[in-house]
Amino acid sequence: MKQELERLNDEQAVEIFKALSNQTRVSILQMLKDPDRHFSPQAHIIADEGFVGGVCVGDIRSKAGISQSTTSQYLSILLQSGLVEMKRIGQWTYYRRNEETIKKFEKYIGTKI
Amino acid sequence: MKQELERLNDEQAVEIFKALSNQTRVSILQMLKDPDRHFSPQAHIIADEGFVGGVCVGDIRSKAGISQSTTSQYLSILLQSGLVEMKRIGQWTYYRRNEETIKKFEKYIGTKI
DNA sequence: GGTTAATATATAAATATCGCGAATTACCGA
DNA sequence: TCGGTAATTCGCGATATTTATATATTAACC
Repeated sequence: MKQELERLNDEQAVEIFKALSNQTRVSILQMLKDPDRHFSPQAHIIADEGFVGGVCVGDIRSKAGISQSTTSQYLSILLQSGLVEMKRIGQWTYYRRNEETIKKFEKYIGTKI
Repeated sequence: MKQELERLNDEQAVEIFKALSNQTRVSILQMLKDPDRHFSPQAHIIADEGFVGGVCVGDIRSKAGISQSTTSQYLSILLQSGLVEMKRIGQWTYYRRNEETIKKFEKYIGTKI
């Protein structure tokens, strides 16, 4: 979901709550906070200045300990909520946190909840 | 869920995310933020100094526009997550926000997410 | 005690989520 | 174009959530 407005509305917030209402998805988001510590270095992504901090699906899968299909589905839920963004580079799809949305979410919690 | 520790753990946070992954429950929590504006004055609760800000189930039900049993269940989900607290006074059950938990939740979002 | 009002709980049916394996698609290199 | 690897989509059974109706509980009142 594109986040173009200044603030999250209730509907977007509920979608984020749903995305985070699963321990594995929360863990994925947490691991993506510090990719260098949680994942092995990604030569390709380091070379590509356009998507620093991105981690490919396979690496997330092995760290999260879930199947490939579940990983893909969970990442698409996180993407849909706006908490992460993705970029396909060659045959890999890289995901990283969308700090802008996360910041808006923080603000929502602080003001609307 | 009793909140006795300083910080929320991941499990407690996920339970809160689940509680908030429903628009109606979010609305209830928001309405409880300013009872005076959203609900008619409660003579009984004003008299009882022990539970300022509490709103009875029936009032929440009519404002939320959901059935009595759904209201009861939603409130119990919110209670279980620690986001609200309740007190029975006479034949009424009053619910109000648990600001302590909400503050811990905010802190969790800011540091762990 | 009997009645009534306010909540809670039990039950049930529809819908959604979980998490997997299999099939499919996307991309790359030879 | 073929084969291999990465990722997504599909289909499934199991589990959980949603929300209502019906019933039970609790407290107040006569």
